[in-house]
Amino acid sequence: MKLTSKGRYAVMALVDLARFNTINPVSLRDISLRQGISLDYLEQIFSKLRKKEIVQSVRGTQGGYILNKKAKEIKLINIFEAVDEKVKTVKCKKESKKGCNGKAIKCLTHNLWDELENHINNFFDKKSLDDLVKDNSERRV
Amino acid sequence: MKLTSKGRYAVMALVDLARFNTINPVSLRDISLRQGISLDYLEQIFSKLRKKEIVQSVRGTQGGYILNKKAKEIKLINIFEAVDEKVKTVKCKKESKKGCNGKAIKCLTHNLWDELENHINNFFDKKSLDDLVKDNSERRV
DNA sequence: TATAAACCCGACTAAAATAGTCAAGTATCT
DNA sequence: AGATACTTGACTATTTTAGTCGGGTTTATA
Repeated sequence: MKLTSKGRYAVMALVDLARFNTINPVSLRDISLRQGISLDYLEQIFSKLRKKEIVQSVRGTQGGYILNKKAKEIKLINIFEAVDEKVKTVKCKKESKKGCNGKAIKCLTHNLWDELENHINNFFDKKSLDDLVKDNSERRV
Repeated sequence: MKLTSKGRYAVMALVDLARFNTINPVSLRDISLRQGISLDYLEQIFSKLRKKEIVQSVRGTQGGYILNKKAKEIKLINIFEAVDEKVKTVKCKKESKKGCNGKAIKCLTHNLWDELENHINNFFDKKSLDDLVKDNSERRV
């Protein structure tokens, strides 16, 4: 399984975006400065987010990005999927001849990983961007 | 976060061991053959499991490993911890000056990762080796 | 007591993934 | 025209992973 910086950055950037999401687009430069994430890396990340229609881009001066849906409708699972952070447990491939062939002993952990994946995806499927924004603004009262 | 082959192998090997766990120790060679995991790699893994007192070794001919506790008392979390598969989300380090200093904007995802870690650890904390062994023998009825 | 089975241990390495950087654009506002 | 900001693709250093390898030590048994 993996859950790395790219996914974290994506979430951070989107929370930032959701917060400052007025009528005006938010530039990556601003996000970069506020969140301390390299501009180049942000560009990579937002390119993916745009392709998955999580954000919309506005080109030119005063341009930037805006959310493409309401923050409530953007689930964390969508974000992770967009930046290739599939919550994947390691599956059996090479061993298909030996441990995991459906017949003999069978991969002893197959069910376990499936169960775990569901468990985690369920977590990410419930949490929306909006939840995080709220969490965050509550904390600063 | 990571959850890789090493953790999966550890679990597979221990389920195997728990199943064949009679009075006699089970050799890594047998596990290697049954599960299709390289013997050398198994040795590495069992060295760690032994240090964390999850298994006991019996040296010499006819030697091998036995469980050090009842299968019911060995939780998956113990296994993953033993082989260094901490369920770790990526924390903020470098950014401590910028995004995550407790004052300014503060790392927008800190709470999220803590919550997720708890969620996953909770899962692994409930599942015991015994649960897996049972799952597995049920399936072969 | 020799031998073989099995554990023990540390160093090494190839391959993959990660976390970026860099360069050269294009679009749009003023 | 110029500045701002998005767009794209290639490149790269570092780290992690998934092992391998070579040398041990211990102990049952013939």
